[in-house]
Amino acid sequence: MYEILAPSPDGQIVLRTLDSSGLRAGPDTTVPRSDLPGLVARLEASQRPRWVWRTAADWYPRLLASGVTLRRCHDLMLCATLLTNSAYTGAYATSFTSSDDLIEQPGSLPPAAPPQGQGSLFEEEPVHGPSADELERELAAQLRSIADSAHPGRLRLLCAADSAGALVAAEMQAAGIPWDVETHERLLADQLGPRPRGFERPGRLEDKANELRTQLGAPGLNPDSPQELMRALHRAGIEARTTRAWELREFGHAAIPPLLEYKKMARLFAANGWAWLDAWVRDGRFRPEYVVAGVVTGRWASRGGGALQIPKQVRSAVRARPGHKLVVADASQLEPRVLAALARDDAMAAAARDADLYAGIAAAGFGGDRAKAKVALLGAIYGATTGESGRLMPQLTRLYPRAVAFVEQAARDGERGLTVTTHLGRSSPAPSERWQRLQRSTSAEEQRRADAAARDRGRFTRNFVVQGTAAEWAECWIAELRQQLRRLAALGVKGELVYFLHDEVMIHAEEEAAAACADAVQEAATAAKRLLFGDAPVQFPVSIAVVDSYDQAK
DNA sequence: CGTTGCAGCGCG
DNA sequence: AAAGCGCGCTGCAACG
Repeated sequence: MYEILAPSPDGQIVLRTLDSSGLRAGPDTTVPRSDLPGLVARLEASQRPRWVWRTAADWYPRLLASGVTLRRCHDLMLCATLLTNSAYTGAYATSFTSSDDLIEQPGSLPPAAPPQGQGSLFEEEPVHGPSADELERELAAQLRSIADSAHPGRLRLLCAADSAGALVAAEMQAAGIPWDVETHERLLADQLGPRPRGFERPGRLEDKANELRTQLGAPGLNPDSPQELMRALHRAGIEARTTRAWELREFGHAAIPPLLEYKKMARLFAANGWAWLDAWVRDGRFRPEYVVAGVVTGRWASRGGGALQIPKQVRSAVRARPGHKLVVADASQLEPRVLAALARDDAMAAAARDADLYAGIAAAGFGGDRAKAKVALLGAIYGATTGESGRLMPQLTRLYPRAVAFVEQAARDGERGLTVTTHLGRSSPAPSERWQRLQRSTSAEEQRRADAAARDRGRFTRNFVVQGTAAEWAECWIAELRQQLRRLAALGVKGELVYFLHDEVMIHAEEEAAAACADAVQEAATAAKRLLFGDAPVQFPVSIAVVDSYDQAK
């Protein structure tokens, strides 16, 4: 059963009930905005509908702030995007473009933490957007598109996964990552010195800059300027081509160690220093915004505070509240396992029966050399042509012809300008006009550039099928996990999802609930595998750590 | 002056 | 140890 949520012209809100095939199942209900949370909660409890909206952002943050959580939804915008591009669907036109939603005012402030509890937040700011009729029409078009597609089951699952993702994303933003400001500030003081008053560098960072200036004989140097730094390096006889840390490491000069240390410290100061704490952590929580399917491959992106790049350096500040634990889990070697399943490469799947896939593959054909097996496999997924990983490709091809052929096919398709598609049906974007023009060009110089562009695109599509399908597995994993945590919560066993990072999740759980949450993580992984790949002989083990702070995990 | 692109580094 | 994929954020440098 579907329940459409829409603004009505008179400033109230319309609810429209449809049956499971999308037909009207009764008269509309119109309610004042202030009554919405109560009504939604009642319907959720009695009917358990699939809520239909343009985008979760219109409704769910405010429902959450009123204390209402929902089981499932159909997010028309997310589904419109994937159905429009999917190679599984036929002609399908939608006006539900996501483009206008992506235009954000530059420099906009971080969203305030949703206030808790009382009153209806719908009173303050009305919902804008399509009417119930428009939403109903769009839903019908989407359901038809799915039913008429080459893989209705897969697309239904993908729509459900992205929609569940929209719910989890809003819930995680509302919950926030528990962040211990004191620990973070102590760590900053230890490494950088006391917080500076104005805009100058902190003491230890300035000391390090001076040490560097002395070593280079460049008293006025601003080490943050790549151009100045490059000139100073050259004057000191260091013939670096770039100022990248790993290239500089090769030089034996006495200025290099302080320079590398400076870069490390400067990065901490700029990216995750006091200003970051002020901007992004409130009431002991870091609340980033998650952008479901914000990456072409279907991975999530985030906005605000660099939530998907929390450096190892500061992870000790991610700390469970008193009486709580963090349950941190990650899927082991997710992408190679996805490749084995996608390519139906049973030999590779057999090697992956091992909890350590790389060790299994090393034993099967790399003389037990785990490092070699890893480099070879990642090279196949990323499209490495040179270096060690390029040299190992023939060996990998002999061992796992099906898996290698699968990614090679994706690469060839991309080079020819075709799109490629994940297991559940997310397709890569078509090549740009510019790219296609370049491919048609005739001059020798242009041909050279065209070949290079074709190879670039081949590497992209090669990786797309694997990264994208891995993202689907991971989204099904957290969707399943979310349902299990809701069931546990109903029994008084309390843990909430607070972080998701491609192949990793974090639950903030009451101490007594941690073990049950860990089990739920494992069961959700098994369920996700079954949803995507049925009984294919591939395993997706997860490693789980129950810890007090994030740095203690793995 | 504000905007845009790039280099560099963080994460998976 | 450092090539191949996908991102976000920062400060500097160049552009209009």
